[in-house]
Amino acid sequence: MRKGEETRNRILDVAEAAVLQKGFGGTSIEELIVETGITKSGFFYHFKDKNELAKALLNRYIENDERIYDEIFSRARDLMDDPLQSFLLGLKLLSELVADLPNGHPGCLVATVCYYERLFDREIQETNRNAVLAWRRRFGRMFREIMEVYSPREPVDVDQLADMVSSVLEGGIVLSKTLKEPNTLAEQVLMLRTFVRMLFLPAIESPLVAVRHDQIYGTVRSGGL
Amino acid sequence: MRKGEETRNRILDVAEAAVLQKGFGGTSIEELIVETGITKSGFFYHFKDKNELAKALLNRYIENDERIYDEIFSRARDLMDDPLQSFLLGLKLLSELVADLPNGHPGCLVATVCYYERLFDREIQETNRNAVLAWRRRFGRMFREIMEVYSPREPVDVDQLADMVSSVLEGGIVLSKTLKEPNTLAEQVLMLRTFVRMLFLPAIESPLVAVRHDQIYGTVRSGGL
DNA sequence: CCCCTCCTGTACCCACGGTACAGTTTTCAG
DNA sequence: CTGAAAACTGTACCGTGGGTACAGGAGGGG
Repeated sequence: MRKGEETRNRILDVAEAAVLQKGFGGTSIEELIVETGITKSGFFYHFKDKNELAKALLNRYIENDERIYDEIFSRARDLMDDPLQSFLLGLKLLSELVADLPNGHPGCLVATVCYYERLFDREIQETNRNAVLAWRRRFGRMFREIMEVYSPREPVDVDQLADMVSSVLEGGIVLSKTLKEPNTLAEQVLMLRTFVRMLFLPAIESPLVAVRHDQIYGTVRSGGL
Repeated sequence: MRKGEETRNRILDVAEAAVLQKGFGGTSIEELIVETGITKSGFFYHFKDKNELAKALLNRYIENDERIYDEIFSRARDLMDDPLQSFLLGLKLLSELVADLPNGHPGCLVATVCYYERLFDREIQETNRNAVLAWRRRFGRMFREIMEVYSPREPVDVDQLADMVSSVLEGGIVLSKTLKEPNTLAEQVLMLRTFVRMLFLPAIESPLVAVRHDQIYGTVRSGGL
């Protein structure tokens, strides 16, 4: 029971790294069993086929992803009371986290599945879709909280704004991987942060606007983190 | 000569659609020759192996991509003299273009290659890298032109700002494909447009800032396109 | 007329996904 | 300690797909 779980996780670890580098089609079961140190029969004991492996891989990835976001943004929430400042801090922490990855971000399995979809069953595609929808809900919730305190400088749809976070992350990963520039992703997260700050905060170098903002919402910290 | 070129292009058409849906590893040469209506020998007459196919596919895709950007932004440049207004119009045109795609955006080959890299030779990876660098130069050039006339509300790095365009496009495609919501990509492009406008233009609902801006740069159209 | 481009046909090899199933070791609960 | 379930190993086999190797044929231009 315990042992089986451990082997299964080892297979998933090896598979995840391989899939993110070569895609599902480019990853052979053969190489997975060699690197994991088990036999083919052993592999098929844990996963009845490649589709099952993909399913487990994707679910594990999404769970882990959610956990990371939970940690970062709840940490930011503990440090900052204001929803906007807390979100901006969260993005800062996120950018630091991806900047500290030794070989750059390995890639996002959601994107991998997205570019491989037709070969998987509907269940996997639904899982993937729900993962993106969960991001939308998560960031949407945070933006709604922010909008209870701040009003955006320009009219924006909350869901689209929430999707912007996912877009920049997914796009940033693609750029970072393609350019082989690990810090590009972190920079993009900070650009997104600039966008969000600009959308909700008065310009830092314009006292004129700051005053106007204060008149409406009261004094808020205008400095960045 | 003429005939061969045509067959070659037909293979590339079929291959492009298949690869964007299933990835390179998930696309078999078998299915390509069936759909193209040629034999296996015929296929290998045109491409000595799958890597060669990928190379041709990627080069053609990038060329076409560049052509589309050239058209859109030169068209926008013809209609608007101001570099910022012209860029904003370009993004609007781009969002309309992707919104009009019947089945949504089919996917970006650059991203597909990015998530398959290790199985291709260095040449393809370099081609891919150069494509992203070309985007950076293209949009960077446009932002530099804008910055000769407007100064950004917040300090930003031009290259990072240029990369933001690529990020949002790549990320928007992933979201759109995964959610099976074709308009998500168009919405993300418009969100990016909001970002750029907000970065360089005074808030539309704030006459105070508009006045301040006018004092510096003279009267500009403040309404959006 | 011949040569070159653009294919078709056939035959074959190996890697990989997957199945089947018999047997063996490990683990852990009673 | 024991026995049954869990966690494997080993072997053999099949179909598909990537790729090679040629031999040969249609069709058009000089």
